[in-house]
Amino acid sequence: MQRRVAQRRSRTRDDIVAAAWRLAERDGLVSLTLRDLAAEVGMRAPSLYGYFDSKAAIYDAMFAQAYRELSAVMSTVLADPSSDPADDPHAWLASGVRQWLAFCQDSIPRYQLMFTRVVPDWEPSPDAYAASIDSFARMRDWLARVGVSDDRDIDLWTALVSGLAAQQIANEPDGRRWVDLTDRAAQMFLQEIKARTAS
Amino acid sequence: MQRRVAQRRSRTRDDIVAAAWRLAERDGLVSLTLRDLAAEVGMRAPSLYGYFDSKAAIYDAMFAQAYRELSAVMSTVLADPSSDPADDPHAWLASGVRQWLAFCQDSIPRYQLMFTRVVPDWEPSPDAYAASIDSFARMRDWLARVGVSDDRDIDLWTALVSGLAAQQIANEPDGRRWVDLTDRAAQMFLQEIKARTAS
DNA sequence: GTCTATAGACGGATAGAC
DNA sequence: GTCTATCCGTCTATAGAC
Repeated sequence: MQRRVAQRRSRTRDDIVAAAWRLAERDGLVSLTLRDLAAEVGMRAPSLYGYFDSKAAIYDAMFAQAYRELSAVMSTVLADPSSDPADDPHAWLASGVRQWLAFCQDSIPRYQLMFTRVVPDWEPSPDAYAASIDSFARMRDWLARVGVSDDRDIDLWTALVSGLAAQQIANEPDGRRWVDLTDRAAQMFLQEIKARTAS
Repeated sequence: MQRRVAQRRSRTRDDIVAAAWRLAERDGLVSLTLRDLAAEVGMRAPSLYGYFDSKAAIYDAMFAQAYRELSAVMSTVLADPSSDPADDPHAWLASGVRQWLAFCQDSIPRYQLMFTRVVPDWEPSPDAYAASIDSFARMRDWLARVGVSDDRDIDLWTALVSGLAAQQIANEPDGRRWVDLTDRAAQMFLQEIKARTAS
């Protein structure tokens, strides 16, 4: 019996988080309020406290879920059988970047919550933060497949791809102007690494 | 006599904007309130309306001032006699980037106001926006000095350098981890451009 | 030109009835 | 578990006295 209660409670929590994403999409991540959120799931604001301790806890749940989604995307990228990193590193890299950029563009509020600090007075709890560590580790694995494992190289890489995403989303959220530079960016990066190890 | 009045009014406006920067530095850009700001200049909140029409107008003034400061920095970069772009394009580029990154790191609130959208429900007025256009034009001039004038090339460049700044400020606001990649980034970019025009 | 007083709105969170 | 009622705080902006 306890089981049943816990399950329903967990489902309602999921419903609330899903509703929160809908509202974030509609009104903006920062404009999310407990009153609106409660109305979206057919409740009144105080009832939400039966499922979350605070508004920050809701952002935490959204943050953790977002990183689990990213980890899932990265799993498929890592397991992609149509591309062999050893055979064509450039195609491997570019394909992964394109999927990551698509993930970012797919939801601006999600992008903001994961990668920027737009929510005032909130930062992920240690618990929620752990999910992001995992996805970062997957990115390292993915880069290692093309022989990139040096910390400085990875820093250069993160600057490059996060710059592409930031520019694309800031200037042209639904466009492809920076996304279409993915091939050039990947090639440029690999050339630099190659030239480096050669010398 | 009218002149005197206008001058003092203009000075008080400047004082208010300077106080706003101090508070943004102390409490965060988003936490700026009219009460705090008025107190910082020895007034009460309503008195500010004698100098600015709204809080948004104050952000506008800060925004425009920030871009004027950046334009000033870029002027000195462009006029630097110790570096000749034709002679050593890489040194020219890297030096400029380092100065731009130093400008960004010098004030995080200023960086946020200029390059991110952290302030809810505010965007620069067309008037304030004009100042940012000017500084973008200067960046184009500066890149043109090393033969980079194609729009796609410039997009790749902005992604690269804005990524460096974003990563540095997000992960290590006072550090140099990404700043120290400036040389590599500039070299990498120039190599890519060269390889491109060669083929 | 600056003040006091306050309008008017919105927000997170809590108490306690049912 | 959900509700109503409400606390308590925040903020921008305006009205009107001095």
